[in-house]
Amino acid sequence: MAPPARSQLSRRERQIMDVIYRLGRATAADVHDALPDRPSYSTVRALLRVLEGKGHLRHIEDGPRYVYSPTVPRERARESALRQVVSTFFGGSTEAAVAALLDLSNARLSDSELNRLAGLIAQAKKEGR
Amino acid sequence: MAPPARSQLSRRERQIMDVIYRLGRATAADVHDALPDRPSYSTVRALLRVLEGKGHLRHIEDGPRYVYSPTVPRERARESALRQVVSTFFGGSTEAAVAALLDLSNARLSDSELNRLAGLIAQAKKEGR
DNA sequence: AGCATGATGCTAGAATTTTAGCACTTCATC
DNA sequence: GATGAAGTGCTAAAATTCTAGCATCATGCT
Repeated sequence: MAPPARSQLSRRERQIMDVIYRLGRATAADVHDALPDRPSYSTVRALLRVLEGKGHLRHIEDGPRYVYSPTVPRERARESALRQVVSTFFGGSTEAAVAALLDLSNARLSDSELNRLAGLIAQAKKEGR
Repeated sequence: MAPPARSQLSRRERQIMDVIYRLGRATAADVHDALPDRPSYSTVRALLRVLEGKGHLRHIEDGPRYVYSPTVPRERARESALRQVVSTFFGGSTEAAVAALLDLSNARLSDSELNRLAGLIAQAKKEGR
């Protein structure tokens, strides 16, 4: 039951997966609150069930309610999200993507963040061989 | 006629926009070739027309055929794509996103790329305030 | 000029997605 | 243990998305 690619998700399904990745895990009510153009609560529950059926989500029971979390761990999902953006918008150039990130208007990185990144780059250079 | 947010796009619409952003601009045939689960050529054309109607695409005529391009320029689209990924998968931390990019398994950056990035970071630090 | 090729526009129908309502269950509280 | 609040499952129907076919128009070649 491998979940189909993200690109196969329908509009609402995608929105819901985004919410859940953002929150880590979420109840139907959480998702309902966070969704744009709020559909009915009942609708959200139905979609959660669909997503679980398709293998994108799993749930555990917390007392009476279900807490949903992604079957594909955040780390793997974000890796493919990045790849997707790099390939679609940056012609596959990771460098260009990093440059654009550093440029994001509201992204003002602190000095210590910049230092850490500089460290990472130095390390990559060393390992690079 | 501002195009609705990307998150509002339907599955096929999104796939098509991705193709067009990847290629820069594209004819119906280009899109058809690049699309997963290739629908019929006729379908692709219909969707292109829909996307144009919704304000996501425009076209110019090249002899007999239409060449479509996005109304939102690549640079602006990629900015919001990045923001979206950073917010959904990295809790809003640009630093974390950059780190993940550098880590992408197949992303092997060359020394000169790394040097340029180091330069950008140094510059950001200087401009910092 | 005539014709084959390859493009587009339109439209109707199939398929999928999205939605809400209703019935049932569980939990906590009185 | 009865009751209300808050969950869930299911199902049918509305809405949207997706698809293909057919008619038409332009282009280039013979």
